[in-house]
Amino acid sequence: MARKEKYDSDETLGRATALFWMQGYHATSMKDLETALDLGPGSIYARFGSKAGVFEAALKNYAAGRRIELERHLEAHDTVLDGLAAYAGSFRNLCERDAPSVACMMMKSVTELHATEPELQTVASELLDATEDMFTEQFARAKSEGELSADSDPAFLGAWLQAEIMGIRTYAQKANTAERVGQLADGLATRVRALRAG
Amino acid sequence: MARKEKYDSDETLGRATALFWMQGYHATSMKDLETALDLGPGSIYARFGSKAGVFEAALKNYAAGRRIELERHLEAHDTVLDGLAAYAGSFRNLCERDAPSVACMMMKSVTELHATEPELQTVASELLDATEDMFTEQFARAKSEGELSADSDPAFLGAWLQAEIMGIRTYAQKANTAERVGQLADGLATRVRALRAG
DNA sequence: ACTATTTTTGAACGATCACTCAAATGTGAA
DNA sequence: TTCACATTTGAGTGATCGTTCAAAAATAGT
Repeated sequence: MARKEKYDSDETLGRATALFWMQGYHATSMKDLETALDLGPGSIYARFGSKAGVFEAALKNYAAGRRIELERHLEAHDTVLDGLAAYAGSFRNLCERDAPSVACMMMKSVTELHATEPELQTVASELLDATEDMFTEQFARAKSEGELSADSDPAFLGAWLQAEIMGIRTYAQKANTAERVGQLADGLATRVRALRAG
Repeated sequence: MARKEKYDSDETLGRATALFWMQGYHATSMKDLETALDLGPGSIYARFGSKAGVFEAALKNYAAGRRIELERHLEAHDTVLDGLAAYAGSFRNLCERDAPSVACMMMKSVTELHATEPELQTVASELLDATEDMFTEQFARAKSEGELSADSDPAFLGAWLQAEIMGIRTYAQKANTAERVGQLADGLATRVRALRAG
């Protein structure tokens, strides 16, 4: 029927994600993408439509990865707060990881693209909102299970946790000492556990 | 002797700062700068040497502004912790300000330029470190004055405060509700005050 | 082998990029 | 008025930007 695609679509998207995550939107050129994906411009445009299209797909791919990461931490612990605290504490070794960037890609996008690429910025904002909603849902579950006191506000706690993580990841990008980042992440994990009622 | 400069140097630098703060480094072109500063490319290169030179000057100009802002809050309050808490609380109305960007310019630079412009990223990192050092010095002063307990760690608290502010400012860039940002800033101010010994 | 369909290839487009430089312009001392 | 000099002007540099598209290549059913 038709010619086969040169590469697996997931790996292609993964490489685009790594590139955009590392360099950001504006600093990444189509030529960069062509060499990283080992694909001609025509192939890329056939699949994604535009540079912005590649970026949007990469951003959603990134967000899906973070969602899975959170779910894994939640499943690995018996209570909601323990799971969230473990997730928070997992940023302890942020500087030692060999990820494309220390900072979160959604975060980087939201700050980089606010003035210049409003549509893409909106995509990033909505993905961050979805992540915050996951936190909020978990806090709500903790509340209904009695782990969190009855007067606590899950929506506020969701926003708070997201802001805390954003702070640590941005601080880590400054990269003076990995040790300090570890202290900050441990401190956050402790504060999450300290929310426990009684 | 010589021809006068077309504009006051401070205002020129201020306009460059606003532009880079808003759009970031890569998304701002020399043409953008030329029209914003109402100056030909030759004039800009004569003063700053390169686009990176303009950016570096703008970044340092921005950092100086933030330093003054902090000092003002400290002078306006009787104790160190009250001053720092007021500074933290001042981000309450972050979304209502008409600044070039909600997020901090040093923060944006540190994440945007990590992979592509290492020298400029280092400049931004060092300016952030200098800001953190200001926090640390104030916490140390609070400790020596007995406002902070003897077992507290000023260096950790400095890092912590900077990370907290980074978190709130990045969260605010997502811009879903100004009210939530206010709650987060108030919460941080409260936590700073709660550090008070006894 | 032929055909229909999908994908890749890569040269080429106009626009814009950061940057240069010789000439013009303004300035104050002599 | 003249002159030395700092500053501005703006056309022009080659390189790279995002994007297009016609032609070539690869596949699977007939």
